[in-house]
Amino acid sequence: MARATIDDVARLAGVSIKTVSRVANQEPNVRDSTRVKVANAIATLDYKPNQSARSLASRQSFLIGLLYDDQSKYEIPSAGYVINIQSGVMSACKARNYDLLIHPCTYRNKDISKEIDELIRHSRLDGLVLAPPLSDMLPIIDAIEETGVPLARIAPGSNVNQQCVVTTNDRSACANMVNYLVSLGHKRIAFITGHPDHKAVANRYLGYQDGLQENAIALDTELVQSGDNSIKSGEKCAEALLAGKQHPTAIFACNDDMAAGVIRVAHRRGIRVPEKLSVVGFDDIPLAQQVFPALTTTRQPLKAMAKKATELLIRKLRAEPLEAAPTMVESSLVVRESSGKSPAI
Amino acid sequence: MARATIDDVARLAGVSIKTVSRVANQEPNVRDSTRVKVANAIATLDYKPNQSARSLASRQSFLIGLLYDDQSKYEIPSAGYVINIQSGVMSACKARNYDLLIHPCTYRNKDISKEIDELIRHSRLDGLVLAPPLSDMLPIIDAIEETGVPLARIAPGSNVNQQCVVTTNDRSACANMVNYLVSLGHKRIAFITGHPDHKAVANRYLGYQDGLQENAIALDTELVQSGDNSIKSGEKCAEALLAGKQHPTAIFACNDDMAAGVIRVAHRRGIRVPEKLSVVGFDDIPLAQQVFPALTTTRQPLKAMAKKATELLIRKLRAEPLEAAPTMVESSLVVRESSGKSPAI
DNA sequence: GTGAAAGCGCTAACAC
DNA sequence: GTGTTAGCGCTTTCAC
Repeated sequence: MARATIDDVARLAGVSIKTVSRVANQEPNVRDSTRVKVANAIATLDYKPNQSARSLASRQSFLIGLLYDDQSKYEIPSAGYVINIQSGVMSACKARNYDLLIHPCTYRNKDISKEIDELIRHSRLDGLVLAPPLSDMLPIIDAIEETGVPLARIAPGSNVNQQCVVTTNDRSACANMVNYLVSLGHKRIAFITGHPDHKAVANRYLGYQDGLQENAIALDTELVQSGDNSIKSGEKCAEALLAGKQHPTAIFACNDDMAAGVIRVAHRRGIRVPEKLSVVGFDDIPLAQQVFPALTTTRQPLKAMAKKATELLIRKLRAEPLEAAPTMVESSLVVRESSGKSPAI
Repeated sequence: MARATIDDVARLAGVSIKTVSRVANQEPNVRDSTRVKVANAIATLDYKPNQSARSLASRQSFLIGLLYDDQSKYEIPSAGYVINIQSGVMSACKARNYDLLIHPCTYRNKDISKEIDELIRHSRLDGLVLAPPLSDMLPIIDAIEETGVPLARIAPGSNVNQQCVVTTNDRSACANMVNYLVSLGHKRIAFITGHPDHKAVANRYLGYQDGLQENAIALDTELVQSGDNSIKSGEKCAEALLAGKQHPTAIFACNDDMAAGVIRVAHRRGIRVPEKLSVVGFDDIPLAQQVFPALTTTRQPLKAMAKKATELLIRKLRAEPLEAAPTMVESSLVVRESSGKSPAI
């Protein structure tokens, strides 16, 4: 059976197609009795507007793009991170009848600006959501703004004073994690920093320093190692930190993947976690509960942030009023098995 | 600057819009010199066809949907599995200029057929790719076929004799895994079965039995536990298998998530892997390399399967010739750290 | 409040 | 080989 069109509905309801259009799009200026008549006809015919025709006439696609870093090519498999973001963006899209187009990309490409331009023009996106670490990268943001397509950003570490930006309290949450470790008696608390391109994780290092300061512990740069967010780099940093005799009693990795790497090394070296070494991460990706012992971490409400960012974007697309200030969603401590009292030294 | 339309190109090239259309769509019946003239005009104006207009006129959307089980709601976080499939489908879509719409859903919903129907009609999909375990479920397959939208299925466990189906050698790969374990001296090899709705994993149990038989080992049902593919269930089954004095020397979980659960339990009980217990999984999701010790497993080429299935689907959409027989992509053993010689008993 | 007319930018069908 | 003519099914504009 051929799909019903707006003409069929108009004929059945005894009105013009314009009136059907008004009802279908919930526009004002329709008498209630008319609205009901049309709604009935729509239901009877099981009418669904043809999106292509709608798009052509209204110059909107009702498509939103989600751009994120394609880590799979680099064997940095943080799939849980991506899935969470997708899920948040998707739920906001569904609520407003937009469809979601995902677009993994590698920001390391020289041609990334061109790629984004082609994406937007080919897929006729109405708006774009940017996941970390892309949400921080000026060349990418500029390329998008040049096309004129509205943009929302999830958890950028900087350039935050804009509309359609959702952030979290990375810094204070990390200070809080240090407080927690100190409360367990730890004094020698090591830190593993993240990938330099990922600005948000830079804030985490500041938070670590805040925490030390609050507890009057001097920053010991010997206890700070530079990772790149991957498990492998977590292992490398852990090897360095655990090589000496007097190793730290706690290691705070600024994401969960690296913390998982630390745990692998602890196992390999026969260092019991948490009895001899506390290990904590950040993000609370699924992996945090899959390793043994399960990771104490800070839960970053990625899904909620992604959803909120997408909602803001859609409001912008619809020219609905928008709060000017950036939105914040709180991260909070999750204690599991990998942290415990500091061993006597 | 307003985007160039087909009329602009036609004017600049001095031809009719139909000729431009022919060139843009790589249709035959255009003289080479004309083709070049038009191609130049397209390049000069940076012309990109308006997809909405194309869709409306040709009654195609150039959109492909990917349907998979939304595990996140059930805290069965097998994100790596989903990402792999997305990635394969996406690469096939890109190669043929289709866009991908992802659609997580929960097959446990009573209204799943209606949901699928609405999805197809709302998002005007040209075709649909079904990931496991949905690729096995008759009510879902029927609902899609009723809409008339072409369908491709990834790794179904049954009803395989159709076009647009890509499978792997689950069964023989599992027999092979048993052979490998036997070659290490293992005799008491336990097995953890998967979720009953997931047909493909049922084949894995058959393969396990094949492997035992090939090695003249009797099936001991005490060594077989029923899981549901989740880490938690892997833990539960492992507790049961490792409770007794005379526990098995190897545990073969029919997916990696459950194998990760087994490893967690082994750690908790102080059973050294692989010295005292070999643990092996199936799938080779990213998690396999993230746990300690890294999992010996069978690599299921999910991404390749997803890509192949999508290619078949697109060929069907384009009415291009299609091999009749189902396609097979081989799975193969990956030895890592979690398997070793059987301990002396 | 409602409707008539005019496109949106393409492709399909057919003529030349 | 190439062009002409009609739409595809909506929204927009503006008249009433």
